[in-house]
Amino acid sequence: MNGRFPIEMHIMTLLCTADDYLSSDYMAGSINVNPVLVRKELSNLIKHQLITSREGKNGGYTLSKPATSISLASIYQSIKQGNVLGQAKNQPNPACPIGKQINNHLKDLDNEIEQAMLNKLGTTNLAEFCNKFD
Amino acid sequence: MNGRFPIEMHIMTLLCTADDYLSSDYMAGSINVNPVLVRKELSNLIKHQLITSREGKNGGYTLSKPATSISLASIYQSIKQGNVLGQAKNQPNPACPIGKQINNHLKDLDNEIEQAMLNKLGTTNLAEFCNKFD
DNA sequence: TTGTACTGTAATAAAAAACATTACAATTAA
DNA sequence: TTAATTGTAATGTTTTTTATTACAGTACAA
Repeated sequence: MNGRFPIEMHIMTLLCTADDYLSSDYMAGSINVNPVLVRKELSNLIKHQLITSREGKNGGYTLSKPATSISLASIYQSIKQGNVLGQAKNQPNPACPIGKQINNHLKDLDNEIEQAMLNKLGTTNLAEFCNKFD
Repeated sequence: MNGRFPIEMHIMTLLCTADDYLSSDYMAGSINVNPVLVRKELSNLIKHQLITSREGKNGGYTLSKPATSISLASIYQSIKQGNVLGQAKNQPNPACPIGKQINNHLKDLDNEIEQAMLNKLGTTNLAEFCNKFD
């Protein structure tokens, strides 16, 4: 796993608690990662319509809708890639009866588990998450 | 995520369907990864008491208990490391009120989600998983 | 109309993680 | 006593992740 979800959650929390547009450099300073990496996540969040941006001087980013209608599942969905339970690089041996079928069965299992995660993430929205902060 | 869970599931499935000890080289051939990597996972499974080994000629590996009493959650537990939802390398800025607290809140969230995954994985045992194979 | 503060993105480099390979000691059956 | 095997350390290669540099485009404001 990489740090994309924590970074996106950090971005969304900052935007949720801010009362004006925030710049990528400001957010990078709070998260403490490279500003370009933050801007890549911001691009991704825009693509998924969770935030909007304003270019030029005094530009920045803001939530595209009320925090109460942004579920943590939708944030997770925006970064999800591959299998939650991991995936091996190599194809199992197709000459082996187990090897031939296991990827399908593991994929089914992965889908089930991912659904359970999403269900749980879907029970909390961004506003509720931000309320945990003093 | 890495390929450890798929590899361990593959190992456990092979051992579940075999009626004698299997060697690490045979299993590596079915999984199609380096034998040393397989032996590392086998070591780990032994450490977690899910399998046992026999050294020397005609040695190999076998399940340490009936497949019906090995839950997929216990296999997952043996490889789990860090956060399911990922973790950033850098510490957030402690001078920022959000940065100061976010790791704790993300950790709580991660624990909740991991528990949901484990609950779901706990509903299936190895024998049931292996029954899916023709 | 020009400077400044931003977004947006491409290209490249560095660091870290994952995986492969080689090597060999220890064990045990035949 | 030979051959097949586990167990593990050390090292190398490849892939992924993160950081850095660079710069074009946009918009505000003096």
